[in-house]
Amino acid sequence: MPELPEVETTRRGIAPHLIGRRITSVVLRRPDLRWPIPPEIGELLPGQRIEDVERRAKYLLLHTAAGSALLHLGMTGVLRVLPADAPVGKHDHVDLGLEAAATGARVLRFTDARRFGCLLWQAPGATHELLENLGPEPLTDDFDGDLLWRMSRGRTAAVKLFLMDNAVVVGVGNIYASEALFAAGIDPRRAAGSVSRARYARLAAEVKRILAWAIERGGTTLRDFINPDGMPGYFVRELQVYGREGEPCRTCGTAIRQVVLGQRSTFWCPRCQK
DNA sequence: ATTCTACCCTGCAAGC
DNA sequence: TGCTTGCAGGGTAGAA
Repeated sequence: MPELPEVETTRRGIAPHLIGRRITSVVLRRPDLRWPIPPEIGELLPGQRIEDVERRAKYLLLHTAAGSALLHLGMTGVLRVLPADAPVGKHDHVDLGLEAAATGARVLRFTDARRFGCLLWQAPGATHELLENLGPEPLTDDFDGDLLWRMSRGRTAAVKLFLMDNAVVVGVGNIYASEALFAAGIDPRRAAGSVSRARYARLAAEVKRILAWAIERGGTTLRDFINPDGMPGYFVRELQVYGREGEPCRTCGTAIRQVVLGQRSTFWCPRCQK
């Protein structure tokens, strides 16, 4: 489900409801997510005030003085701020009760049909091991074409898989990898080590442009993604190649093709991308 | 070190 | 209508 723009959209949606607010209760209905939810979350979070809501890669961190809740949405995870008495659905695995404000009692609810997401605990001052060994954020100056070029030397894997490697750069998932490679005119099957420095400069610029634009549009909704207000993202209208196999390229009219790389569907224009 | 495969789980759409 | 199959914005573990 969510790539960086969808997670950032989620962060922006929930943060105003959470920052400065105290957590009153923790309900763990199904702790068996990707990894078991550590029980101490239920003991340590109640009474804590949420100081900040941070995104790192596709993870969200709810920071408190006692430690931080580390959340990942997996493929189908959704976070919403709801009235405390909102009916509980089959896949509503976690509720964090929030102290009442002018809008009444609320809960932050984590819903995840496939349970590929996780809720873990990070001790104060520590960095969770899942956050170690992550590459730079794509929307910062730490990420650029030279980084891609340097890291790709000698690598034989397809450039699309290289771009989706979280040790290279974080947040670029299956949709935006195809989109960025189309925008940069690079064949996704090409060996990462065979792409020139100049073309990586173009690719890095297109990654930044597309992710920033997608955040503005509230992310991409294919089927599951909704933001914390229950609304879909509208970037799907802007997709140039993803999901468009057999349809004409919006640039040259050639039929978009599909291939599987690393067990993920990949879309590209055989004329525009070399 | 890098690369490749299998796997985690549920829901939905397409095909028969 | 019902069954089967394949596919889905994620990432890790373990093997080669």
